[in-house]
Amino acid sequence: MFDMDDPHMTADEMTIREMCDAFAVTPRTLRFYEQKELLFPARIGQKRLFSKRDRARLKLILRGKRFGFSLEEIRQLLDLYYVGDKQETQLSRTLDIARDRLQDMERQRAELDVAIYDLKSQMGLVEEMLATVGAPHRAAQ
Amino acid sequence: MFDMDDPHMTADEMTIREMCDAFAVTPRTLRFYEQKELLFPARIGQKRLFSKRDRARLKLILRGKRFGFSLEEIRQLLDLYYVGDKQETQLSRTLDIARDRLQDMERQRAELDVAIYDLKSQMGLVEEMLATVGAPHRAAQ
DNA sequence: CGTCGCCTTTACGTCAACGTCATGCTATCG
DNA sequence: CGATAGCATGACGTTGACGTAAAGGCGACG
Repeated sequence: MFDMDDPHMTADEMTIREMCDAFAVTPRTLRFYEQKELLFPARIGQKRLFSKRDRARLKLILRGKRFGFSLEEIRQLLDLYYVGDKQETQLSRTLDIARDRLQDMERQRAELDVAIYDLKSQMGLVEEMLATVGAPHRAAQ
Repeated sequence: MFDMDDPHMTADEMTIREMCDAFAVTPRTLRFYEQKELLFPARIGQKRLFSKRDRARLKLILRGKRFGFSLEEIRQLLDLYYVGDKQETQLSRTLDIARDRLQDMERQRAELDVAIYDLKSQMGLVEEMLATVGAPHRAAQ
């Protein structure tokens, strides 16, 4: 049970390929994120092993990207999620950054509501146009 | 009244500089958007004149950008907002694209809610840490 | 032992979205 | 009339986020 004879599965570590499959990214991307100090996979020999913590970070990275944050902004934010043994000053600086990002996101949220509303009503208009233009084609029905 | 002797102000048209000031973009950006067929300023001689329609489009462009859409995606969407004399088939294709974007935006909003919630609660934890760590410094208070 | 297959590093390539620079027209001011 | 200001075009540069190709290490398998 638990397949503990699987050589690269310490029940927590994943190879680069498993990560790629799990998150739909390329190896290049993961190596790139490591180089940019967004991920810190361990090494067994020369091969990378990604821990649960790396997976949590990657999830946040991909989420951040979808909101249009740069990798650098994301890197700063990530420190908030894995605090470790930071200094107090460093910690509160991180918190400031987080507050900024939060504001970004809340502004984005508000604007998104407007945009969705606008788009919907504009689509309504076009649908109407299509209906009244298309109706004659279908004759009397 | 209405200052109609202002040479470049037909009560509706704006010069490139006025546009830049109004929307906080550079001339280069506006020329670039024109080249990419996102804007269609008229010409008086060789100078560009931006109409109210251009301004509406630019507003949508900038909004779209803030949601992480590419200029090409935005260009497709813009067709929805200024329908003109499109063919029926072309119109309904545009509508399909709009439906896709709408789904994008609604998924994005849902995810944004989660992200905001996560970030807030994480910030709460860190704030707590700072409080309990910082308290001893301020002695008994 | 050879050769897959998967991983590694190094280095150069690419694409979007502009920035920047050179050069030139044109119009208005003194 | 010369100079200055504002806009134009064209071409090359830049930055972020990877893609891609070259060359090699290493364990498994026949």
